[in-house]
Amino acid sequence: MVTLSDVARAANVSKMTVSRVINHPEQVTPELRSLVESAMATLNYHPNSIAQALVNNRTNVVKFVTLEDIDTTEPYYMNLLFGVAKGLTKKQYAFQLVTDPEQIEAGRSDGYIITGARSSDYDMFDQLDKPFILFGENHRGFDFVDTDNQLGVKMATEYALSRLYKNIIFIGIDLKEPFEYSREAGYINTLQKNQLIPKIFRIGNHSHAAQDLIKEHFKEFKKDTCFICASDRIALGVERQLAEEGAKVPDDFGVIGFDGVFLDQVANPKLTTIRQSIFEMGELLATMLLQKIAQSGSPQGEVLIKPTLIRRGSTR
Amino acid sequence: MVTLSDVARAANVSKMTVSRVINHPEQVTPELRSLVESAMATLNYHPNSIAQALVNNRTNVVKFVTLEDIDTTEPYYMNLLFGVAKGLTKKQYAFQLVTDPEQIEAGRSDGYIITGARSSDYDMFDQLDKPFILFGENHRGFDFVDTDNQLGVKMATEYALSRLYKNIIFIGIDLKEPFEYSREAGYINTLQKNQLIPKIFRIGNHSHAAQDLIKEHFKEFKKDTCFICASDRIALGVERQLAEEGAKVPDDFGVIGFDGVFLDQVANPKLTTIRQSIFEMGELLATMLLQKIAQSGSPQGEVLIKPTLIRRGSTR
DNA sequence: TTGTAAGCGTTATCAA
DNA sequence: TTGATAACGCTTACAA
Repeated sequence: MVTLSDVARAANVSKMTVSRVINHPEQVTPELRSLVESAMATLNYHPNSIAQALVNNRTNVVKFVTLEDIDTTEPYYMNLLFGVAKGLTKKQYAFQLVTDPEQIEAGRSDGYIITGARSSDYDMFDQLDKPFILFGENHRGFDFVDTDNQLGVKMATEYALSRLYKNIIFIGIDLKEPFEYSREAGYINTLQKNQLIPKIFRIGNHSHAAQDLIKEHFKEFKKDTCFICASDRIALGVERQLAEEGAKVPDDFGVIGFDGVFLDQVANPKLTTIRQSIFEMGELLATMLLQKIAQSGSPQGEVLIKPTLIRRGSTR
Repeated sequence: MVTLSDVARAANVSKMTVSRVINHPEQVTPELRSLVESAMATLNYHPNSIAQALVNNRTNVVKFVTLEDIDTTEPYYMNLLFGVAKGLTKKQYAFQLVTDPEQIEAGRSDGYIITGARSSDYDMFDQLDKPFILFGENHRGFDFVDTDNQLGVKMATEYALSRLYKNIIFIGIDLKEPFEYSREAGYINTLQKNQLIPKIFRIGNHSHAAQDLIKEHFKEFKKDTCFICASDRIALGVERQLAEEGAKVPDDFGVIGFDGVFLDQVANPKLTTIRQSIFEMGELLATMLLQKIAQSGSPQGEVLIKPTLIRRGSTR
């Protein structure tokens, strides 16, 4: 293993000069700096992050906390995780996965990335003594990253109108959470702007719940209706039950999902959906958290990422 | 932060005695040991794993390497990852995710858990200088954990026979890899034992490839046929195209999948499938790797985990 | 601007 | 069996 001392010896300087070239290059004269830099290059030196961690009282580990049940966990979390991992690896950070809220503060870490948080979890967050960033919008002032939910549903709704569907129905998730309110707002605002009356159903985020809903209300739905769904999972159920009822998708009925990571491709026909940039959000979460750690906890703000409309066979 | 010295002071012994109580308790007299232990308890002492890592020249990090494309990555990897995480966290280990084979040795780690390996990757593994365990069987002597693929398909085939399907067809994945050979062997052996002639199709692991296959050959399939599929993804496509053809599932045609983590529930009707204990295998992978690291690389062997038959609506 | 010395929390070595 | 000391690789504080 090549150490600081090896580089120092090769460059004929002290360890501190090498350390400074790494951490505070501006404090070193250009000549020495380039001398040290070439020594580092020829020796292929990489700082030992464990030694750095020890002296800086860091662990180089952050926890990825999933407060949702794994079983209900959307497959798209995989992408989020890979994004987070990419952002962390850049700074030689590793992570641990936590599913039990009790275990958040167990063991060692420098901070937390928290997903699946509900309003009821907020009080617990106030108790945390290490920096954290939430994945998912909130109105309590916690730093977060999320898709621009309102914009996403607005895009979906406008697209449905542009495809000349006459009736636009929103099928949301029956949770009193900010992301759901934002999605509904995107729908409601767009309908009102077009002098249409909003019609919202709210169900659990399961395809079978969506099937049940369509089954129960199918007679009420006229041709030229488009269903804007709060998740691909719901859209999948809607599409399936419409087929079951013998309804023509996309000609008579349109279906638009939300997420666009995995389930949209499983559906038949494939779903028109609002794709979230999950991987990129993961990377951003990591970057923000590491920055927050480096700045000893200073606020990083709230970031909304613009989603993308993917046009597929479930709309005409 | 409570340190070794704090405990030593509280217990009126030297730091080394405390260290020994942690690492080599048999070298300490019972009296001193209990003295130290109660001091650790009252102070709520936890060893600083970073300091341990530094002095032991360890990183407390392992890499989780995914050689498959993320896009084709099955959602069940999420479960594997949570299992791995659980196994690692027990020993205060964290992990990094690696998708680029070039990056396996970049940065710091104590070892690797490798998934999605193909035979063509084996030569690269010979070059690795740190311990690793594969997720997936291989015949090159590398330590691995996998489902007992042969047994799984045997269970599926026997179940199909017991449900009185007359024709049993296997739809495999067109890869020349050990797991596929094992699955086919489970099928072939069971058919031969029952004096039946095996019939195998091999396709890419995609639902649409399965749909194409069924569409093309549907006329050849008689009633009372059960399709044993090498993955739920394939089974999903088979089921979907059978529906498209107007065939009755499960009465006239049976479909059995393999994996049993997520897609089996998305299917309609839900799939009878061979469920792999993915989470448990992840935990085992971690345990084995940490043991291998502790034993400076000694072989851990090959472990086959018994899968479970889940009976659902896609068989009668 | 550069170097020296001390220390982060732990464990191995060797002496008592 | 127990303890003093040095060492792991790095950075901060201070001195030159």
